[in-house]
Amino acid sequence: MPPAESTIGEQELTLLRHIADRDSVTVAEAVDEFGTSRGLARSTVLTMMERLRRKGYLSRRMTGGVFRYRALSSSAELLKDAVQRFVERNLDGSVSPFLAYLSEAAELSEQEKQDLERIVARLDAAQRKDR
Amino acid sequence: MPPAESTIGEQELTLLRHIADRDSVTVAEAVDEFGTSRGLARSTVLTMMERLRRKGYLSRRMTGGVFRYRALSSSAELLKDAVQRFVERNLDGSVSPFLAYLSEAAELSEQEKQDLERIVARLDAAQRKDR
DNA sequence: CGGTCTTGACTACGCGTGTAGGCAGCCGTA
DNA sequence: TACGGCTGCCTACACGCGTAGTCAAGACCG
Repeated sequence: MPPAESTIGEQELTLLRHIADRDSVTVAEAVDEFGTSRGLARSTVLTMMERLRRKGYLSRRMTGGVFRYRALSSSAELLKDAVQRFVERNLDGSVSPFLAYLSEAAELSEQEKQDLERIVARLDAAQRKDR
Repeated sequence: MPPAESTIGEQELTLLRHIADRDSVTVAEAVDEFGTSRGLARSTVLTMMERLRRKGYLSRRMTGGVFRYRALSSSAELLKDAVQRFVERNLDGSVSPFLAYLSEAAELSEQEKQDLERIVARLDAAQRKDR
């Protein structure tokens, strides 16, 4: 996890993931592709990007008179970290509540079901090896 | 989910769960059992409890000259809701990142592993019935 | 050359949350 | 009865985040 353990808001994370999903963007691009559809002013997007940069989630490079911003982590990694923070902070490190959610409320896609089965299978294997 | 969909902060949730875990508490008890160990002033705990009450998470009843507060949802339910909110707001409803976390970073207890297996088993059963 | 557009920086404001101080009433005890 | 303690309420403040206006400087175009 490259960025230091700063906090990050929901909207910030969404924007950061948007950027992480596309390698590098200018503010103008982010506004067009992210801000406009959400009714955000240009300055809002700019402010968020600057904050993300100060928090260490984004880097930027001047290219042709304009800054291009780049995320330092992948979208998947960001999400995993967000989940981890959530589990540690809100669930005391226990994933039981998440399992409760999975079994009661979540609707899993085919892909997710398969992932889940793979996880369980790997767990079984590890267990057998352990003892 | 009894309480209306108000927001809730981390510390608030922690306190709320503490209360939910013990049926009913007075402010003094909450201070002793929750606030003191965290270095919180009495007024801080009181404020939080009042906010939780206004948000609909707590009720209270005057008993012997003192209010006793009671959570309207169980701790497990609160956590499940928190997970749901988190998934919806941060993960666009997809639990894949959670699965990634599960498989890469989480350490599961025996109980949790069993829960997980049960979920998968139930998923399989449902699938067979579906088609 | 002057106007317009774009870009980046600065400033600002409201709200939620974490945290707390201070005050007023009640109650028991000296 | 006077005082200390407990209780509840009101007020307050800082900080983070979501949101945005504005301004200055450069680029571009007519």
